[in-house]
Amino acid sequence: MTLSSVEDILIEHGVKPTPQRVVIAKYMLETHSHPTADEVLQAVESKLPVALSRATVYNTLNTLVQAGVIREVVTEAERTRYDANMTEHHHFVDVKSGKILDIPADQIAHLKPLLGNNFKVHSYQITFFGEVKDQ
Amino acid sequence: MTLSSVEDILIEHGVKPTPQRVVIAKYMLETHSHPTADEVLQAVESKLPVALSRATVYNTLNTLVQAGVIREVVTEAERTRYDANMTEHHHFVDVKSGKILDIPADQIAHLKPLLGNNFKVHSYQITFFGEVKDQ
DNA sequence: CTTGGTATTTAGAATAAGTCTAAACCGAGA
DNA sequence: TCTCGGTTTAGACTTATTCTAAATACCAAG
Repeated sequence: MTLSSVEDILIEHGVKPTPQRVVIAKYMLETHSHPTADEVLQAVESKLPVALSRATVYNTLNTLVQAGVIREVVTEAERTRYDANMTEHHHFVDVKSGKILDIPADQIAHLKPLLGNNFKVHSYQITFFGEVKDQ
Repeated sequence: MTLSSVEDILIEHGVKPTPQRVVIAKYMLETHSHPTADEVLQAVESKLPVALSRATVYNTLNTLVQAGVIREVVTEAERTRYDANMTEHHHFVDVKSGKILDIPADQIAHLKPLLGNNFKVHSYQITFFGEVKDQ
């Protein structure tokens, strides 16, 4: 993927292609891992002639998320919440109210009729025991 | 729910029922919200004759999770990861390796055959737009 | 009862991801 | 060239959670 094609992608998404944004976006579009902001910083800082600030990495990643170029993946808890409901169920967070809704696991196939708009399916937590098979 | 029945539950799960643990477990088993550790502290500290430390709340909640009395619900990011894959898909985290596996959304119904043991279905992220309907 | 040992609780320090701030910088137009 | 808005920067700040080391409570054996 060339630098200028990454620039084109940024422009298409309404993001001004600064050198910092271009190298970060290029890295994000090429990698198939799910890097943290710090991992992005490590991977990308050598690609720039100037020092790259941690704040710029966060700013840029947030900009790219807002522009729809990349997506956030929540993997660990900042604010862990706890739940005494031990049945298999999903958690859905209303983007507007923050309210958490429990959905029994067997309803996963019938989700959309339960929901209106502006609703983010946030967390699907069931614990299986075992290992990933090779694909 | 009586204090002594909460004690019984703790004992059944192999947890020594200290006063702090009993009031925290009682609150967790009675509430249907998804409180944070701080919210638990606020709700529970007046129920004890002595001061309740924040560390004790965290210790106790972790103890209850380990014992299988309650479960963690991840709602916000501590370590946000980013992903350029914008197709609808799920994220599964291998508990052992930490490796994240993408699963296309249409495979949700056929999950278990893909997985072995020791595998935690961690995050299911699809954005719908709309609002929660009253239930 | 004592004593001793282990588990628990405590206050406060430490950690770490992410945001904020204020100054410096840059590039496009007048 | 000058100016202005947007961008980047270093470092301070915030906040959830964990760590630490001391104090306390509890139980078992003498």
